[in-house]
Amino acid sequence: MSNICDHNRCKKSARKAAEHLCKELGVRFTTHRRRVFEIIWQSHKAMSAAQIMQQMDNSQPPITYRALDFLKNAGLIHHVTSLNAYVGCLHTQNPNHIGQLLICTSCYNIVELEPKTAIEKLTFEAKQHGFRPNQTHIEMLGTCKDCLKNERNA
Amino acid sequence: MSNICDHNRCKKSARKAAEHLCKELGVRFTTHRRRVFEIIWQSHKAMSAAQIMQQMDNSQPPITYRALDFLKNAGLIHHVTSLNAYVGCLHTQNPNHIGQLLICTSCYNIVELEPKTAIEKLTFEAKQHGFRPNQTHIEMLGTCKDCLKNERNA
DNA sequence: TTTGCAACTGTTACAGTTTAACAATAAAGA
DNA sequence: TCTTTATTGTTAAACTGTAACAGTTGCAAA
Ligand SMILES: [Zn+2]
Ligand SMILES: [Zn+2]
Ligand SMILES: [Zn+2]
Ligand SMILES: [Zn+2]
Repeated sequence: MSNICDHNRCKKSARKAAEHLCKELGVRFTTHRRRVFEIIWQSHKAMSAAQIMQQMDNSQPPITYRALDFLKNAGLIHHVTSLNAYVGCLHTQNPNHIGQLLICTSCYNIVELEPKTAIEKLTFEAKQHGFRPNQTHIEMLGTCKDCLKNERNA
Repeated sequence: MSNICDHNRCKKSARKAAEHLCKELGVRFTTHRRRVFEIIWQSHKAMSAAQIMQQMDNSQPPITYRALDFLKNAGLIHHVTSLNAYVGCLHTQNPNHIGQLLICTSCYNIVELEPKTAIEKLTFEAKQHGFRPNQTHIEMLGTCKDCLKNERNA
C-alpha cells in the first residue's frame, strides 16, 4: 500500500496507455472520460461513483456513469465490486487480465497483484467443471502494512 | 452447475447446520430469518434482495435486509458482490472460510469450490505485502456446462 | 410470578445508487 | 456537403439500502 510509487510516473504511464488504447480501438478519449480517468488516478485509492461525481462539478449522474462504463470496458480501470468503487489499472498491456486486488478497508489504498498470482488453480477448477470463465473478481479486503503500523502506534 | 444434487438433501443439511449454529451462538432462528433462508435455499442460484423480498409477501425492506445481514454474519450464506446477490453456503463447518464461486451469468447457478482451492497463493502474496486479510471475494463469472450445451443447441 | 433487560420486529420515511429515454451536438467518412 | 455514428445534455424515475424509533417478545434474575 505504502505510497512508495512515484505517482506522477504512475499517472503519466496510465495516461499514455489510455491514449494509446483509445487510438487503437478507434474511440475518443473525450473530456468527460479523461476527467474521470484523472480523478481516479489521483491516487491508488478506491473511489465511489459519488466521490467521483463530486469532483465532476456535481455533473449529472449519467455523465459519470457513462465514463466509468467506458473506462471499465476498455480495461483502464477495475470495478471493485466488494466496495462498489473504482480504481485505476496499470496492467493495460493485456486488457483481459484478471484484477487481483489487495484492498485496505482502512485507507482504501489498493495494490494490484501481478496477473496469474492466484488464478491458475481457479482456472483449472473451472475447466474441471466445464465452466467457461468470462470475468473474475479476486478481492481481498483487510488492513495494509501502513495502517497496521498506525494501529499499533495509536 | 448441473442440478446433479439431491437438493432436498442440500436443504436439509443446510437447515440442520443453521439450527445447530444458532443454538451454539445463542441467537434465535426466527421466522423471518428462517423464511429468507428457505427462499435462498430453493436452489443454488444467486438471488437478489429484491427477488427475496417479493417472496416475503413484499414485506418492508428492513425485514429482509436484517435477515440477510444475520445470515451473512453467521456464515450461512455468501454475498455475491459482483452480482449484488446472495447464495446459500454449504461449508458451514468452518464459518470463516473464503467463498470461491463459479457463477453462471446465464442461469445464475453457483458452484462453490472447496475452501483453499485458489487461496494459498493469494494469502502468500498478501503476507509478502504485510497485508492482514480480513475478508476475501473470489468470484468467477462465466457460463456453466449446461448453458454452454444449450448455446450450442440453440 | 413478576420484573427488567436485550433481542427482535414493525413501520415510516428517507438517502443513495443507477438507469431509461430521448432530444441535441459533434466528429468522421463518403 | 451530406450522412452516419458516437457522444453529450437533461429530466425523471427506478432500484437499493438505511436511519430512527416505537412496539413486542423471549428469557432470566429477583
Ligand atoms: Zn502510484
Ligand atoms: Zn488490472
Ligand atoms: Zn442442491
Ligand atoms: Zn461458503
